[in-house]
Amino acid sequence: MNYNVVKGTRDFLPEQMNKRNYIFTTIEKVYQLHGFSQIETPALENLSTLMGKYGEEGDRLIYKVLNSGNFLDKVELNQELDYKKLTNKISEKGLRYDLTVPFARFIVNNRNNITFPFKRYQIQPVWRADRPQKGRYREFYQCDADIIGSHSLLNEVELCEIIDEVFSLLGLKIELKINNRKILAAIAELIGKPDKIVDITIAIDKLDKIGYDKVIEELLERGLTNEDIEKINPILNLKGSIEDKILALKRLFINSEIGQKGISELEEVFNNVQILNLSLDLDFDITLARGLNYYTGAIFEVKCKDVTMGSIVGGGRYDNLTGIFGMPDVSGVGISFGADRIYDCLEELNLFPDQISASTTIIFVNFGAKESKQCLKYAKILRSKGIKTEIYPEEVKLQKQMKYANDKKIPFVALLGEKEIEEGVIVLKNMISGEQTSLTIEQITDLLYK
RNA sequence: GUAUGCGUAGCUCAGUUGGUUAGAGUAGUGGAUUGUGGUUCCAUUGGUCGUGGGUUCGAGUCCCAUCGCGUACCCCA
Repeated sequence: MNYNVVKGTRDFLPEQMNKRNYIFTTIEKVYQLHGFSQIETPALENLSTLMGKYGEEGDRLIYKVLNSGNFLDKVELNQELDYKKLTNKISEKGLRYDLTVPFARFIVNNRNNITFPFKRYQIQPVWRADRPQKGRYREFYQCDADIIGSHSLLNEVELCEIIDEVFSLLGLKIELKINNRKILAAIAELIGKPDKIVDITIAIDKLDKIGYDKVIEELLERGLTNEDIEKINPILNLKGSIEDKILALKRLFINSEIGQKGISELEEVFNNVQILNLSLDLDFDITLARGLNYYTGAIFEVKCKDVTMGSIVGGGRYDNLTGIFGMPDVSGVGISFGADRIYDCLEELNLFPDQISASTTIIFVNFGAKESKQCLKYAKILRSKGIKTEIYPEEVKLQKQMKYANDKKIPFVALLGEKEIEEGVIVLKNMISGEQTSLTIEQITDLLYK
């Protein structure tokens, strides 16, 4: 009989947890360094909070939780069977799909307890009812940082800096792509079809994936005319340096207020980021769209340069996210590190440092009841100095106890038998060199205490 | 939702045009070694070949169905 974990979810072994925690603490350290405070929100949210925030596809991917008790109470059978209507009646809660929307809800609910601009970070799992594949899970961790209640573009710059610091610490070579939703809006405006912005962005987002011709095809399918495509053609063929692209767009959007705004925002971010002299590769990517409906300004995406993998960071500015919860005109900008994808990148490139195990430093061999009593005393002394210490619980063959220490990569084994107790010493075995020396507890404490 | 590949021991896999009792490595257990792991040697546990049906004298192998897993598309961290 097989009791598998749910598809797209995973168990984590101790060694994997050490590696995961290495990623989490690295990100957390950088967030704290920039003055972000941690919050948490519940795994479950009301569906009224979640639904309609991520587009039609997003709604489909939200895990809905069945009402408890007799969930059929409100259902009149023999009525028309529409699964969406039925869902509304039998489910009113769901697992969170990301951390941004619950955060917006959090802001609105807690506005009186928050000082703005509010810099928060949040590291928690999210769930998506998606088909798993490489780098895609149904349960995965997002590591979000947002600055809310500030329009300043310095915030965008700070987020770029954070991205650079995190990946420098992790040793990953990355490319940071930036775009601005206002520029995308200006494109839709250019052809006089502002309502087509989503269709256009979805299509041109695929430019590097399916190629120019297929994008044109898709644009036509999505209701654009050949005339429209001619107008936006210069955008699809945008090439050269960041400065070249900006210059070209400035000309194109000469009569577009929103286009001009988008470009000036972009320029300001780029100029300030350049002052920081970051080690990441920065690119202005007009095709970068992001599916999320709520971005209004900057859009960020990070890709690992050495691994084929979806984006490992996503983010952007949203001017009115809290508006849907009844608190308008609060602008925020944020990013989200995908910890699980970063894990897969580091693993594939063998970039995890060797010394990240959180394992025991020293273990006392168990020679029996009498000897164990002395071990208890010594272990307490070591632990009081912060040295990770354990005592093997069973009086079994020494061979087995040594194997335990070896398997758990414990660097020191303390042997405390009848003879040693008489002499008041401990035999300390270095498991890496194999050397053994007789030492007092004070000498061992000094040796292992850093 | 669409397309496609794979299911043999706890894990990684071999298994010939269908042919007797399905193998190896590794992990586990016991021993060589009752105070010494990682290296070595010996022994040993462990399988309804994912499940159900069919073809056949005979199926791990061929066919059908079903379940599970992976990959790609859509979308996304």
